[in-house]
Amino acid sequence: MKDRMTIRATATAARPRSTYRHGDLRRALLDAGIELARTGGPEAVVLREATRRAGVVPNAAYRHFESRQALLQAVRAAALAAVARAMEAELAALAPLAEPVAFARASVRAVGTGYLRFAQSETGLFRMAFATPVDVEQEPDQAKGGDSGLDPFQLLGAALDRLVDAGAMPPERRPGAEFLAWSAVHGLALLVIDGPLRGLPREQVDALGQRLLDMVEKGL
Amino acid sequence: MKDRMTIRATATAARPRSTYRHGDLRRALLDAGIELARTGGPEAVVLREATRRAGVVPNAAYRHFESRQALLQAVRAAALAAVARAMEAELAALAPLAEPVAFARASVRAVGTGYLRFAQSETGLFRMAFATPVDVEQEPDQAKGGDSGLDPFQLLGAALDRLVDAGAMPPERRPGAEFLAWSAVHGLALLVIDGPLRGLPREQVDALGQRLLDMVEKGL
DNA sequence: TGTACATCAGTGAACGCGCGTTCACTGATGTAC
DNA sequence: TGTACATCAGTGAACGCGCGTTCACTGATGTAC
Repeated sequence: MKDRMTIRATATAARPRSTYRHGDLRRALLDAGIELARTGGPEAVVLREATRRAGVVPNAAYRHFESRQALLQAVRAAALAAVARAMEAELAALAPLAEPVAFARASVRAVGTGYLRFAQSETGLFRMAFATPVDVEQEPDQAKGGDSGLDPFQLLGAALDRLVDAGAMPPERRPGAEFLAWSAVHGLALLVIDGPLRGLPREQVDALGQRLLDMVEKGL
Repeated sequence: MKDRMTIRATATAARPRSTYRHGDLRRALLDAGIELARTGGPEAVVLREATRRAGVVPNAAYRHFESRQALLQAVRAAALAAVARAMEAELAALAPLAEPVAFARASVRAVGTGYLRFAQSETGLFRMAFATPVDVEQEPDQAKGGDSGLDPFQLLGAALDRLVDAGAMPPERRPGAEFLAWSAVHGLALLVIDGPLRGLPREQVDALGQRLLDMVEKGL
């Protein structure tokens, strides 16, 4: 029961509203949910706590979300979008290389690096984004993409396509390649979050990440 | 609250004991916990349910486990041992190749294959073994190994050592290599359990697993 | 421009749930004499 | 070989917890006339 109390202890006092209507309660609940996920992952996204933070009575949430599941799904979509934006940011930071093969390779690395950095710096949201479906049922019609509109998986796919277009990867190896690349990067992310590599300093994780991406590049 | 009721619904009626003493309650609780983990992963390991299955009153558990956490840790150790045994079984099934390089390579593959197959066929136990530390705190002094006494991570390490000994891998690349290999395999396991590859038939997962192991082999 | 009224966002109170855990107990077991 | 007694495994009853969710309500808003 300790964890429940921990969740409770992190409750934020919401200053009382001046108006009877909230204004944008849906948004406020979603933001509260995101903040909860940020610090505690999916299991910390508790409907009552979200309403507390929004300064509203618990059942008020039902005007905007059908159930806790629905809130969770919305938070999850937001988390996925955040991952996508982190990857896009890494892509955008790429020096504009003229050489298309080098650029394609760098794109794949950027995508992977963005993913790994996000996992390390925003662990809670990362766990929310890729939560066990036991926790969150999938709902396809929510915006999970970043600024480009692509979700993390699609961003990886696009980078791999570029690799093929540049001639750096034989087209017959393309199908399913995103699963292989994703496996490697996702596995390392979890090793760092959960596993034996927990608490490793950022630069060491980065170094391991680069080695991993070497492996993927050579192996694909 | 649906999930709680689901857990409840899976409760097994325990026939009444004839003796006042149970005989081996610790073992019975552990077995019940393992069975719960098998079907529902770590969050299904509920102390009260374990006592129900053992045919005993809830607080009787405290004679044998200090807390729910302690039970969880014991179940986790058993789950890790089960993973190790699955890997060992795959190793044992290896045709005794004379060629040491080929044998070393086959060992690494066997270890990976055992891991992936276990993840797919015993998803609940697999999740239990590699649960988020949020759920289960680590406790180092429990038997987590298979028949060889090595835990899954150590089995992988041993296979990689053989690769180096056989001359199939440059020794300077050995340090940290288990993290890279483990990342790839673990990531795929989760993709299959949780992610976009959920529900993929076994032979397709096997095929993807072999491609992944190709990638690792080439990339290391 | 003013007013009646439908809409619907947020309230207040309550529910049943199953959980982990504590307490003081009872009754079988095995050991010391 | 027999008995007193300490040990300790399992009982019975209860606790407080926070959760998701339902119900009948109240009161502000904006639209139709």
